[in-house]
Amino acid sequence: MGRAPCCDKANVKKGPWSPEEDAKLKSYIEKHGTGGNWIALPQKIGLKRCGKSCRLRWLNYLRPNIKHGGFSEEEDNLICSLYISIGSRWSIIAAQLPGRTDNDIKNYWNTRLKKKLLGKQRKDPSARRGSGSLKQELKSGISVGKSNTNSMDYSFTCNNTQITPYWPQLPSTPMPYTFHEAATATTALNDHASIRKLLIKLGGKFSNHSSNHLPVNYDSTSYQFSSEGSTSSSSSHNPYDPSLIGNINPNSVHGSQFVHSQYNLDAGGNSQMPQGQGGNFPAELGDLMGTSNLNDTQRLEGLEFLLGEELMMMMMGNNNDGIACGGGGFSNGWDDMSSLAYPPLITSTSSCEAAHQQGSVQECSPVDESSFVGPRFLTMCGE
DNA sequence: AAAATAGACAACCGCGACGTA
DNA sequence: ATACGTCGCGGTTGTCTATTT
Repeated sequence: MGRAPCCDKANVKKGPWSPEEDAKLKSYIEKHGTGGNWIALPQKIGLKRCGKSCRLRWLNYLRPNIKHGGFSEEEDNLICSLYISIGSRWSIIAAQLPGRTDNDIKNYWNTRLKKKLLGKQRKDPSARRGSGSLKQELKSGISVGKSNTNSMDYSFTCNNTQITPYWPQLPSTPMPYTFHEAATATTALNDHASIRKLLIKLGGKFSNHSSNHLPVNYDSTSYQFSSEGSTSSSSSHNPYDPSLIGNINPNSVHGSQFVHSQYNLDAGGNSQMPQGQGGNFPAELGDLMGTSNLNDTQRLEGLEFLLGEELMMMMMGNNNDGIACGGGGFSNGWDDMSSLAYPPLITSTSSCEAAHQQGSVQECSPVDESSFVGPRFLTMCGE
């Protein structure tokens, strides 16, 4: 026996919303609110729409302060970072981007960022669609895998080589891995596991090893992120600026959907992701790193989007400038490098509580998966 | 100029989680 | 404890439009 339909499908209009419908819905909600019941709402205002459809229309389009299109590079970076961290939890990702909806971000990812990540768009920079935001991006100087000058300067210098990480001013934390090790490791990128391991070590969050430092902690009492040993007190350019997420409604986040918020890999770099949670290792990254018909260069080209072209060139042994950045010479820059792929924090209940008890925020390392909580931690930590 | 193709975005659908009686 | 209604999420599909052939 199937599930009962939420509305009478036969008498419900589908498809694009008319301006009249929009106006009806908007004016009603602005005056009366949703009444806590989306199913009953369309009948109240005489709309032949499913309640779910009304909710979606309101949340994704009619709601005040909704931004459409024109994603900034910082937003791109944050989306990618979060996607790497937590996968396709679009609602969580959207919570970090004020004015953006999960649907918007999801579409943007599927149509744009995914291709950037895979490096396809780079080979075909002339997008077919002329009026889209891609033109805007190109116009404003944003390009895939390239340093840009129209934005804040996130670059750092290594041996006179300007490196441009993609993550702006994230809290820098000690990494249990030097760039030299990363660079050395990448010289032997002859299998998928190696690349995965590299990403793990660059990003940290792919591993469940307790030694991995989680760079940012979430203070559930204030619904804010903070950083351990952060040397960057400025939040003005920080995509993890607590103010950006101050509007997270912990009650709006389903708990169990976020339980598996780290990607676990075994010693061989094989993913041990839970199935059916939408929390699998991001498929695109899996494609990128695990597709057998791509050679290493092709795979790494795709990673340029995340790592920066210059870094990728060096990793690929294509340092045409002849500047030796290996041999440990990168260790000084690693604090900055650590921000390359660091996602925001997802922490455990127990460690979060411990942090509260100590009156300070500390590194939160999940003990095991069962104690590792996702969105639920937003409420649990504060309780 | 017309058809084909592809990108972007809006909207739908099914399912799991949650709240409540 | 459980059944039911609702909400919210993520995947997918549909539609429109720009670009290419």
